[in-house]
Amino acid sequence: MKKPISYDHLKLEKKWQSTWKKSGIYKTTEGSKKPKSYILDMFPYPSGSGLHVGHPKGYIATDVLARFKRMSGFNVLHPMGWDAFGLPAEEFALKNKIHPSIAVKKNVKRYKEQLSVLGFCYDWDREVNTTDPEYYKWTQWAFLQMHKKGLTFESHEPINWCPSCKTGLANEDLDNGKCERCGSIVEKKPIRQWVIRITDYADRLLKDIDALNWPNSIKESQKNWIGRSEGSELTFKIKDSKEEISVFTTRPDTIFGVTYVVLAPESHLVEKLKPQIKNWDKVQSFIKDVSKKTQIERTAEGKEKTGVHLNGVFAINPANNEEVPVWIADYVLADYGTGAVMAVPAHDERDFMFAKKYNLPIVSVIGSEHVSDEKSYTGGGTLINSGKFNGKDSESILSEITKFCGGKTVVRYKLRDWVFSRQRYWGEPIPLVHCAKCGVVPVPEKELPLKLPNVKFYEPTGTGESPLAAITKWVNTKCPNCKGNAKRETNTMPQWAGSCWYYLRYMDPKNKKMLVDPKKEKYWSPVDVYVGGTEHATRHLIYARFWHKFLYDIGVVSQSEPFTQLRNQGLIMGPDGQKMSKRFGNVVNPDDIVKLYGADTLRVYEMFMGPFDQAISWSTDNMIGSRRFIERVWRLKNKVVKKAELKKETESLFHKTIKKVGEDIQEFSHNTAVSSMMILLNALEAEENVDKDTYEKLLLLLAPFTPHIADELWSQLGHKKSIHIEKWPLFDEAKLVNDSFKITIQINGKFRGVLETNNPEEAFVLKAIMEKVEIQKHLEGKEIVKQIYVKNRLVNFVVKG
RNA sequence: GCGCGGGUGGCGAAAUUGGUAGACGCACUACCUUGAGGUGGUAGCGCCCUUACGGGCGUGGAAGUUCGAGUCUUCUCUCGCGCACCA
Repeated sequence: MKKPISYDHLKLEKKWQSTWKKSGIYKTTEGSKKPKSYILDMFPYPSGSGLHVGHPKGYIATDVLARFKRMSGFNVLHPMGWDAFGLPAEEFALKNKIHPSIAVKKNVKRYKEQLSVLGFCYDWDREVNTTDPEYYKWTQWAFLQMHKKGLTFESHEPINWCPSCKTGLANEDLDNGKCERCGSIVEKKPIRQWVIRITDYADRLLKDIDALNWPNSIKESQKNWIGRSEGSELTFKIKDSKEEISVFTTRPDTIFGVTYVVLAPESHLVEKLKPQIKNWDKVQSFIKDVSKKTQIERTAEGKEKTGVHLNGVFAINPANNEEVPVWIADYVLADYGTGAVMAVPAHDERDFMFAKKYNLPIVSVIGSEHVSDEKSYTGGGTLINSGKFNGKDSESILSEITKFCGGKTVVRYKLRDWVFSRQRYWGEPIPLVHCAKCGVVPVPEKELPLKLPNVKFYEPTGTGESPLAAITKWVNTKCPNCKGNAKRETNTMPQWAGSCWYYLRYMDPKNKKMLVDPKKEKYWSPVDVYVGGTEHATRHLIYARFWHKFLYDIGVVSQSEPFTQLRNQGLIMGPDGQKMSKRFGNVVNPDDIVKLYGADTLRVYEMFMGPFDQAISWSTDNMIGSRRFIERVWRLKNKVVKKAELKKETESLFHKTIKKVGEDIQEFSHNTAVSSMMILLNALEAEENVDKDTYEKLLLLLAPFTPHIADELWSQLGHKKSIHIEKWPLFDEAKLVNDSFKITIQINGKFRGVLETNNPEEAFVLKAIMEKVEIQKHLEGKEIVKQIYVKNRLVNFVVKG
């Protein structure tokens, strides 16, 4: 590799980093009268393997923005911290036989070093760490507030269990039936757990999405995840029984087409119907079979649905009092809707396949022509076979039929309540106490933080009990209520808990009395720009919104949404086009790149590579262009004189560039911001001389992107103060327009030439064009049917012949 | 299956929002510079025909709207992502 010639980036960058540290220019001030700008990265999970070159992409973009905003007169909050509880840290610790608390400290140190060489302008005084008791005290506090409000409950229902991670998981932690973290196939297992009623917030989480300035894809993902559907709850009485089956349907209009009713195999109703069920043995063995299957097996067997008829049980259709058979089948989910469906095989694909398989009747109630022997019809139309509703339009009759059947209109969500307990060591202890006399009693707030006991052995047990359960000294406690003997809750919180509110802690990191001072919260909230990866679309970003809304409801925060604007960085792939990962051996370490070309070059390159939100392969070879750019800025200094007159076009270009760079930074269009600076540089290089003022402004434009070299050249020009506390340059509106125009000449839409003029009058322009020889050539012997003149821009002659 | 986002030179990509497609950068070619080099500079660089002048074609494909389409409309192919038996 070639050695840099113009400047020694290693020495220079180190020098400026320590200068900034000493002068403290990046410290955020409180009580400022300036407008605020809160620019935030999703804080990293400090894993053992350190940063690769893809991680800083988002950090660079926010750093550029933060620097730009600071120069533009904003009071900027741009902090960094660590999301350090959870499985990865614990697994790393187990593997390397060091305690997670030590491993986290080590990893944080390494991350911090790696970040520090990139020249970010974080205010490290506000650093937070979710594993710090002074931090998780407030995570626990928030949980207790939820508990108080009845937003938590203890459940023994079967949940997702990862046999390899040995813990229960939330719905959000699954990826196609597999553990999102380790890829193991998840089982259903009944274990005692704490659950948060996030579904109580489903409607608000959904409604408020529209107003957010977020990428469309993330908004759609969340909408999809929350999965609202409007429908009806209808009740089917059971013949000769006081039990009844309540079903949820979005198609009450098809009720006359019901030919059977299906319960989920897990339904508690099945047990209650036992006396009536004549084939109980068969039913029971089916239920057992299904329960043994994992979610993957249940869905992978594909669309092949299985079920068993509950012999002797009949449900009564509320619409026509018809008796229909009752089945249990694996295609009905226990935890959605009511866990039971009315089956209308004529107008539902799944019911149709099931009916075909088990020879159940298919009754068409919409149009007569739609349903065939091969296919159901799921659209709308005119009702038939539907008693007094015959002839009506199916889509406009939903609520009328619901009423007719004695049902009610309801809204259902796909979102499930948040399984909040983990049977693992490395997480926030859930601050509850179990007392034989008083039941579940919260740990008094003044006793928070409830510290995670520091122990030697913390391997997961796999029994459904947390390893904390074995620490008798910690578990055995007194009931805060009756002072009798009691036991602590031993489950810990999921990894996502700590990241639900950290952005609030940055506002007020040292507050011991409350989660956040309302005055500070009011000033800094909400986060103006939040940047991170798309992988958080339906996990962190839903949990955090929920958590925030809860805090809003109890008056802790002043806004109902935490993140006004969200931006996702695209992945940087390995040079081989695969995802950068140790597994593929294609990891590029930023430390090596900094050594080779310097942080400034890395920053420019990552911003210049392509659109911010797009995935692009890394190429160390391509970086040379960014390095050359910086070198040429350095060398341009040789042309700087006190006073010099720039060409008119160069001057105009200069003002356009100031405008564009500022706009592009805010729109995360960094690649075009960099390219416009390159264009400007090309023009300045073509000048005889460049005046000092112009050169200084160029440095100001560069400062957010290349903070080290900008400050170096700035100081070489004789400035005593850092360039980073200077004002962003202003552009002159009047200089944006050129005084001559290049007018495109087209004939029949084809480009035939250019007219350069400073007189935009139509008559003049047309005349001047007609005088051009190369144009006359094309018009000769032809009739001009029409001429279009777009002022200052284009002329098009439509000709015939 | 449903939802979202893409397809532009050898490569990463731009395109004043309907007005000269390929800016900027990488790679490549030629020449100059340097004692030497993955240095610096100048010029060239979408494809095809032409020594040249010049011309034709060209933004996944087909059609449409328009004086004019990468941009708008319809259909279609294809790639990526998210959700997925959600009744």
